[in-house]
Amino acid sequence: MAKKQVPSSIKDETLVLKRRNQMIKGAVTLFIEKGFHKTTTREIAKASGFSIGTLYEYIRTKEDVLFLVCDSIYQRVKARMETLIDPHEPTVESLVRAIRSYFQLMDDMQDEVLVMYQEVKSLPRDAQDYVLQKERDMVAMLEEVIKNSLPENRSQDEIRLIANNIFVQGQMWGFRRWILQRSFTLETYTDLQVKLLLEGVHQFEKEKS
Amino acid sequence: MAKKQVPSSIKDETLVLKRRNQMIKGAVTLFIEKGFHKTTTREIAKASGFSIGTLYEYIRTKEDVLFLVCDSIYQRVKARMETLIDPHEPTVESLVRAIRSYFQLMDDMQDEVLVMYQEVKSLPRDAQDYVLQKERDMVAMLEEVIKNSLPENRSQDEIRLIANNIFVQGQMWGFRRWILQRSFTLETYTDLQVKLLLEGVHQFEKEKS
Amino acid sequence: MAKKQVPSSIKDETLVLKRRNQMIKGAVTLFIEKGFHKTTTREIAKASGFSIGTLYEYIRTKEDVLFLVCDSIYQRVKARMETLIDPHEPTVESLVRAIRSYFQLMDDMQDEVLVMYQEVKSLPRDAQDYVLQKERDMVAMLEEVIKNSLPENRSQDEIRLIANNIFVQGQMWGFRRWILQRSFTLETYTDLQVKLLLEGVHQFEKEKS
Amino acid sequence: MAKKQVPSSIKDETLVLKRRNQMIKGAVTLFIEKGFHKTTTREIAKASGFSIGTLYEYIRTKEDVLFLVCDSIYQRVKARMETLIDPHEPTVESLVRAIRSYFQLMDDMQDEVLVMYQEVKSLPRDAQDYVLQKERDMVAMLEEVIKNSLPENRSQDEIRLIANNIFVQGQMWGFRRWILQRSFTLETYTDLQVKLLLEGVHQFEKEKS
DNA sequence: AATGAATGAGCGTTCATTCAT
DNA sequence: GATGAATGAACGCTCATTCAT
Repeated sequence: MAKKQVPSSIKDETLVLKRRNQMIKGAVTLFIEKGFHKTTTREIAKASGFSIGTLYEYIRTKEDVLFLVCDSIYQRVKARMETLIDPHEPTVESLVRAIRSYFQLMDDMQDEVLVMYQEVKSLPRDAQDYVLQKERDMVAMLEEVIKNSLPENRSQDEIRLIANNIFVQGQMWGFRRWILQRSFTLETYTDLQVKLLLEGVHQFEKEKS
Repeated sequence: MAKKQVPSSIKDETLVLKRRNQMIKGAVTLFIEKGFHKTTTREIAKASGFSIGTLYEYIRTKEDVLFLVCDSIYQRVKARMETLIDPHEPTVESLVRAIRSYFQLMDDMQDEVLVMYQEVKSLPRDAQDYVLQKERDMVAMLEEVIKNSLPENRSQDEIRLIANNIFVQGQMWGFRRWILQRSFTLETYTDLQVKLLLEGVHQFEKEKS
Repeated sequence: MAKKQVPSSIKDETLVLKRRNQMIKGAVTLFIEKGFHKTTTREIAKASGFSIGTLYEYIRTKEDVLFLVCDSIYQRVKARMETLIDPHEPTVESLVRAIRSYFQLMDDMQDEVLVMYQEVKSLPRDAQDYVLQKERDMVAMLEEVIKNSLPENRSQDEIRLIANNIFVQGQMWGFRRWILQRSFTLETYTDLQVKLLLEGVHQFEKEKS
Repeated sequence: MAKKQVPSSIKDETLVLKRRNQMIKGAVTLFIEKGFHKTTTREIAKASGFSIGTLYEYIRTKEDVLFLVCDSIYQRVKARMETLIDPHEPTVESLVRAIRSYFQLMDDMQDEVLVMYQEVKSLPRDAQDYVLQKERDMVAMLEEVIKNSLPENRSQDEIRLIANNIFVQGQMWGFRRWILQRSFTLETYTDLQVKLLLEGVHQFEKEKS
């Protein structure tokens, strides 16, 4: 899918980029704080450091702001995810390291991820598809790591499911924080998830016998 | 936490129950379709089969409708979860059966669970707490099943995390449907999750060695 | 002007009277507290001790309640004013006594008089006329007292103006209470007003000379 | 008491002033005609010559309009009252002249004064206090005139009461117009009030004897 | 005669968007 | 390119009034 474009009436592209970054920075805080629907365009403009009129020079609708925000979050997540893949060391250890880094990333970006989860459905259909694709891309990255790290007798489906599980477990650290972060630190959470992933729950029984 | 009450100006309590059920039924469809914020109170009234004035005889604010909807969903989920617990057979098989039933339930109530996920944050603070508690209750139910089904050398934390994993894996079948339901049926999804849960990913390697 | 009628669908006239008295009693308190417009018919019904449906058996519109209240206040005021006229003693002393009694009456009915002042304009035209006539009647009563108490060389106009002055001075004790009742008690207020009425402000100068 | 502020979201202060004047002009007519409660914000906007959206750029609530109207009336009254004080001629004649001017002013502003009398109670508490203070200020101005115009053997209380009487007599020319303006012209009303004020009603008796 | 559930016109207010300057 | 005053459709909610029971 080609990059979805948000048109602007301003010609100078570097200016567009600069203004939109201001905008995203201002908006993301507001969305985290009060959600997309309860944030007004005036507030976004103010938090971005320019007037409501200027805001509308760089976007067409309020939904564009949401899209820009979501896109920016995904881009940042994806960029960091790319660093955590280590293609030269296809061992279980490198998978574990990738999981650790990914969970750390999800911890760092808890608020952003939460916003995305709760607000994507406010995006217009095409933007939702675009965002969905981004997510698929990221899961695919995890799939790649898994495929390289585990013995080859895994089915495509199994790898996909493991990737999805890891992906969601990272996110749930953020969006179920009120439940999980009572019982775990990021470290104990990570350790235990890794252990469960590798060994399953049957292991002990077998070891016992 | 005591049951949160939504006051009504109508005295006949059975009527209140009846009308609220109409309301919930109408509202849930709308919320699924277009989200809470884009649904108007007039639409809710119409979908419920009465006038806007009548709607407001049974609630105080639009948020009350959301709360009623969320509460109703949780109640239905919880009621069905209670049936899937089998205290007489504390074996791994009974855990597996519970997971199957729970995933089936999440499949049946995909839309409702999705709505809840995306709209709880629109609830007022106290209602959010109430709903969060309900969720904790349900996770606790899963913890109970797990504790009874597995050998006793599990730590409290481990059990809690497994419960949370299962809980979220059930939900993700619904809210990641666009990704998962491309590759899996409910049955293959369940089978694979159960296998991963029980055996982990290391198993094969060990078996190989 | 004939007595304005408020129709009721109830036949039993003594019941109508009884219910309306309940209604007036309840409504007047509410009107004093929060004004006519901010009082709802439901509140009136509740304060009257019956249901909203019953309320509407005894009146046609909310304005009818206001009229009933105003009429009742005027009737009570008029009834008490009739007792303060002493036709047998046409002296200045009897005028002074009448003023004292009237000011006392206005003190007793401060709240009611205030309500009337602020809400008559919410009455329909014909009811306003009716109430205005009541007021004219009461001024006429004062005029009568004055005419009988003062030497005969007073013009009709002078008597009318004095009557109006006394009338308004009584009312202003209530509706300017936040200003007057800081500086005066009812007694000092009355004494001073009587003195000013009788002597004017020139007196002293003349006495000095 | 500091000047109560009504905030506006418009930055250009001269524009705020201009728009608010349009608003006050439009609203005062409507309030005179049908009262504050029966006037809708849309009517106010229309009468002011702008849209409902624009109206709300210059006020926060409908009550703000009422406050602006009341404040404007008081300001105009006060401004004119300041011109009628003649500090260089502390004689009875200057008091009489002040009364004449004040009654003339009350005649000119009958409708406005009537509105204020009937609607202040719809103002929020703090605005009521503010308006009450304005009234005290104006009474104080009359007190000043009286103190300077009469011999010095007047008590503070006596002066205050005379000031209040004059103040209310001016207002009653407007709010009792349906009664008074049948019998008097402004001139005959003024002459007679002045005569009563100066001489009292006893005078004649004494003169007779 | 009494009830109270139902109605819907109409209110005050908000806010995304536009466009003249 | 930037501004912010202006717009009005649309919202959540109220409440006087009706009428079946």
